Amino acid sequence: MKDLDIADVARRTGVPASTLRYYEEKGLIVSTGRHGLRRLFDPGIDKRLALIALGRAAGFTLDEIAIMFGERGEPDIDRNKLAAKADELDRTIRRLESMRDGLRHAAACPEERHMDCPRFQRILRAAASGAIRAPERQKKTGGASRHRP
Amino acid sequence: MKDLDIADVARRTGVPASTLRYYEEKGLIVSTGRHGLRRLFDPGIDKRLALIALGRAAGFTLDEIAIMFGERGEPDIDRNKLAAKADELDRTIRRLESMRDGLRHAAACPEERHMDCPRFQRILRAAASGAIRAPERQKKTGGASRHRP
DNA sequence: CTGCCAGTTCAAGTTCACTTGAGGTCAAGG
DNA sequence: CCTTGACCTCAAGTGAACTTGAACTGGCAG
Repeated sequence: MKDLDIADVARRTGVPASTLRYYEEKGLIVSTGRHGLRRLFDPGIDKRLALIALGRAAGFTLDEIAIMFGERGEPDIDRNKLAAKADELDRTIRRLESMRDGLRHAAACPEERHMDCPRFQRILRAAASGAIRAPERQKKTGGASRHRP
Repeated sequence: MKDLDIADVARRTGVPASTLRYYEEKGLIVSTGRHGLRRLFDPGIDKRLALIALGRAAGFTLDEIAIMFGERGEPDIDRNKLAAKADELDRTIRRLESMRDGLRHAAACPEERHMDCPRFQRILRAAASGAIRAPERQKKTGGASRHRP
């Protein structure tokens, strides 16, 4: 397949052109060349963008993703760090499961105010136990719209 | 139990005083009163902060959390929206599981550059499929330190 | 050849979630 | 009574991840 124009990539993936340029600048993706000024991308860019989205969803910063999945993979990526990330992810998953259950119940529960439902409270209390320390910033899984400026 | 000073709450929960003031300003928490200038908090504040942390971990913005779990819970919270969030969370969880497995493998795999390992690639490809749209911003579960300014 | 316009660069702006700093207050200890 | 220092307010700053705007370029349809 022919290389893709930035607009093609944007259309296919839903990632805005501005973001693609930004990602290239950050070293997260590479353009295969230029046609005049215009960047050209390998059709495989889709996979790479999916991987980046996944990394973001898992809570990694763009810099971390660039290091972990970089074409220019830093010589030696610390295996302990990866294992630690995996463990962290595991804890996150468990809490998200509780959160999901809590939301699921809240959606089905007839109680007027969710906080008045003892079941909801119990689920969330369980989910929250040991989860106090506020998240260390950024992320969002999105998927369904939301407050775009 | 007596009401808590902001420093007590900070010490017990690990949430900085500045953040507690910020959360109060945003309407996420309430202080029960003042002693002179100083805020006093109900000991139950811990649960509430845990809930907020949990919400953040699930990818909600502070504003969303304020609406969902507000003492001043908006009259009717859209149940469909909650169910949708739960489903979204479910999809996220599945992908994070793959991501976790990928990382776990990468940590154990002898390949020099992770992207050169076909197993790692396969796992991530599976995880990433259908995950393209970039997250809609913010979040991080944290737990292990990281780039605090 | 000409002009259009998608694409380009670069700097600056935006949002979210906080943090920091300057300057002020007041309950408690000496 | 006076000092001390933890807590207060309010404004401004920070960092991550983008977005926007102004000014420019160059392939291609006419």
